[in-house]
Formats: sequence, C-alpha cells, structure tokens
Amino acid sequence: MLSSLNNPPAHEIVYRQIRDKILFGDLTPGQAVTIQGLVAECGVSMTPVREAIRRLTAEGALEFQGNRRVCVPRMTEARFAELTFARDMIEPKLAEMAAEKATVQDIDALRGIDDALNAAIDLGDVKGYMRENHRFHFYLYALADSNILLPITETLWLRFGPLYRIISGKYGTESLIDRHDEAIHALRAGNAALCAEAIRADIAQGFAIVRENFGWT
Amino acid sequence: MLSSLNNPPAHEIVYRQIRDKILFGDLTPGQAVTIQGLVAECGVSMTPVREAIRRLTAEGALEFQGNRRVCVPRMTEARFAELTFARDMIEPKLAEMAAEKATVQDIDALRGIDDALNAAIDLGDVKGYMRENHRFHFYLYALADSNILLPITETLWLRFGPLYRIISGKYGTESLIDRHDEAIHALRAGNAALCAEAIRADIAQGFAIVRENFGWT
DNA sequence: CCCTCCGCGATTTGATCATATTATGGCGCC
DNA sequence: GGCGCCATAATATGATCAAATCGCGGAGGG
Repeated sequence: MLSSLNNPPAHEIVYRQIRDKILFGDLTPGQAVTIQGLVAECGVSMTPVREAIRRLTAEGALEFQGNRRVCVPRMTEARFAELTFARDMIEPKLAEMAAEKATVQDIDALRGIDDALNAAIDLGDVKGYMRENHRFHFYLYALADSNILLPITETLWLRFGPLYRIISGKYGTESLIDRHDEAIHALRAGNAALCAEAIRADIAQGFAIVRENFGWT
Repeated sequence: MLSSLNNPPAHEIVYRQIRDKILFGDLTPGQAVTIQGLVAECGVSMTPVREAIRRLTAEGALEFQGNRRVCVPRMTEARFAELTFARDMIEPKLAEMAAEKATVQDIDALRGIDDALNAAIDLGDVKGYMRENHRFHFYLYALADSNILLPITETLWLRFGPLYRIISGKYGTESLIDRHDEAIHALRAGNAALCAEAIRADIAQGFAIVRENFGWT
C-alpha cells in the first residue's frame, strides 16, 4: 500500500540520482549521459534507465544531442536570459501564494533551514549551501500548493544547477549572501507582497553573480 | 543520417499520438491511460509506450493517479488560475521575441494559417480550428528561437487541451474570435510590443470563455 | 618521404521486444 | 462487513537487432 513511499521503483531511484547530480553541479555542461553507463552505475536494467532519461529530457535537465544521444545542456546567454525571465515571473508569484498559506510551524521550519544554510556558508561547504538553499526555496514554494508553477520552477532550477557549480568553484561561500531573512520576516508579518519581493531580490542576486562571472549583460 | 526525420522511433510516434489526442481534446479529463491499452492500440511493445507515458507525465499532460496509474488531469479553478498566469507572462514575451526575428516569408505563412483558421470557423469545424490555432501560435513562437520558454508553453497548452474540447462542444465556432489580424499587422509594422499585446489579448479572450463557462471568477 | 584525408570495419550504444516477476484492485466467501 | 484469493496491469530483465561512432589502414597529394 505504501510501497510507493517505502519501495520507490527503480526508474524513480535512477531519476532522482541523476536529477540531484545535475541540480547540485556534479555533472558538467556538455557531459554525455549514456544509457549503458547508468545501467552499469545503478545496477538496474535498461528500461528504468531509459524512463529516467526520457523524463529528465522532457524536463530540460538533459538535452538531445542529435543522433539519439543525450548530454547535460550547455548554458548560453540567450538561454540564461529566458531562464531569468521565467524565474523572475514565477518564483515571486509562488512566494506570494505560499505566504498566504504559511503556518507558524512552516515559518519555524524555514528558519531552521536558513540556519543550516548559514552554517554551511560559515564552513565553506558549497554543496551544503546549495542543498539547503534548494530546500529553503522549495519548502516555501511547496506551501503554495501549486500543480503548475511548482513543476515548472523545478525544471528551471535544473537548468541552473550546472552553472552554480562553476560559479561556486571560483568564488567560494564568502560572497554568498541572501534575502532569506527578509522573506521570513515578511512571512511572520503576513505580508505576501513583501515576501514575493524578498524572493525576487534573492534570486536576482544569484542572477547577478552569474552574469558578472560570464560577462553577460 | 536523416533517420530521425524519416523514421521517427516508436516511442516518439506513440508520444505524438497521445500528445495530439490530449492537445485537441480527444481524451476527456480523468480518463485512465494504461500501458497495455496503448500497446494494443499502437501495435508496439511496452518499452516505447512506457517512455512516451513518462515523458507526457513529466510534461504535465498526464498525471499520476497514486498507485502507478496515470490519467488525463482534471482541471480545477486553482490550476486554471496558475495556467492563465503563466501563459499571460510567457506567451506575450515569446511573441515579442518572435516579432524581432520574423521575416516576410514567416508573416505570409502566418497569414496563410490564419486564413485556414477562419475557413475552419466558417465551416463549423471545431477540430480544424483548434489545429490551425495551435499552428498559428506555435509557428509564431517558434520564430523566437527559444529553448526554455517554448517547451514550457507547449506544456501549458497541453493542460488546456481537454478544456477546449468541452467548451467548443457547447458553443460551436460562431463565438470564436481572435486577435490574429492585429498580431500580423504588428509583425508587418515591425512593432514587437504591439504584437505581444495582440497575443496577450488573444489568449485572454480564450481564458474569458473558459471562466465564463465554468463560473470561475 | 611525410602528412592528410577518406573509407571501411569492429565495437560501442541505442531501440525494441518477449517474458518473468510483483503488486494492486476487485470479487466472492465466510 | 472484513478477509483472502484471483485476475489484471505495471515493473523490470535479458536478449536481439540496428545504427552510429571511433580507430585503423591505405591512397593521394605536397
């Protein structure tokens, strides 16, 4: 009955494995992802691997490389412009919707995640920072109870994953500042618009770092 | 070399088949989609069908119904609100980007599609209207040369498909008006902002029809 | 004489299928 | 009305076929 929670199917496991690797920068842009490589790596048969790859391709986390071959997509300035446009439109909206439903327990949980995030920054733990930052945003967004915008946002973050790795490898964690405190204060005040603005500013800072790094206007 | 164009793989064929059925309202919301049903219908084995279903599920065109069962998603007022928000944000942007790249040949092609669309309306051909309307919008959007916003828009239209069928079954084609002429004139004038506004107004009219029909504010 | 380019074949990789296995949902029985 | 059996459908595997890539060898030109 709860097997879907206790025993996730093989294709789900493979999916999450590759997904997390992309999301947290373990795979570099342009890197080829082969079926048989994953078969050997995950110890499952081809069918679940194929399903995971199809799913990731549909989400934009992987890209067809012409002749039935897939790889981690490369970032271009044009794509980056579209990504920032979409994130700037959608994520503040999700934050606003979330703010209208957040309970005190939710806000405390977000506070806890942000504490862990700051601890990771102090330790210089780039991957820990990335994980906690992801957790913070998606814990918040999940409160919006969205069936449309939330999955879209997940695909947008998947496209960002490979970038963050490159950036954080150059800069380290000392330059990582965020607007999470402002978002949490807005949530406590019950001010949805202010929360949306805080998130907008938060992600805009991330965009600026990427732009600066690549020399994109 | 061109086998990917001449001989699309089986999973691609199955994918397009189900996709078009959803997009043009041949499947009703809540209808179950089974692997074995598609195996029998398409005359292929289970593996390609599984891949097509995974892909469609990732795109939001199908929905997990809990215990490893998928169905056509049902529309709710909350989902509709999110869909209209996303389309209102993205599609005018795509139209604007497209307007900056459209050639005279492109505009003529759009003119031709719109003529076919109007002919379908005059004939009371609901499905023909839906196909040509889809063609018009996505011919335009494809000009934007977008790798991010265009796939997202395709998923949004997939969520709309089942709705249009219900609506058009009630109203017929006589109430179908559009702003395609305005968009084409804006393209000829090279006015990207005006083209974006025309598209915004065009899709807003569609939203209004759905809202009125379901009594959604 | 050496360097380059073209073509061919071996090997790797992807696509599809048939089949075994497992879990779920329905139905009858107690 | 609850519980266990059975039919059905989904999951996963390994085998088989097809296609593309990579490497090597030879021919031609500089």
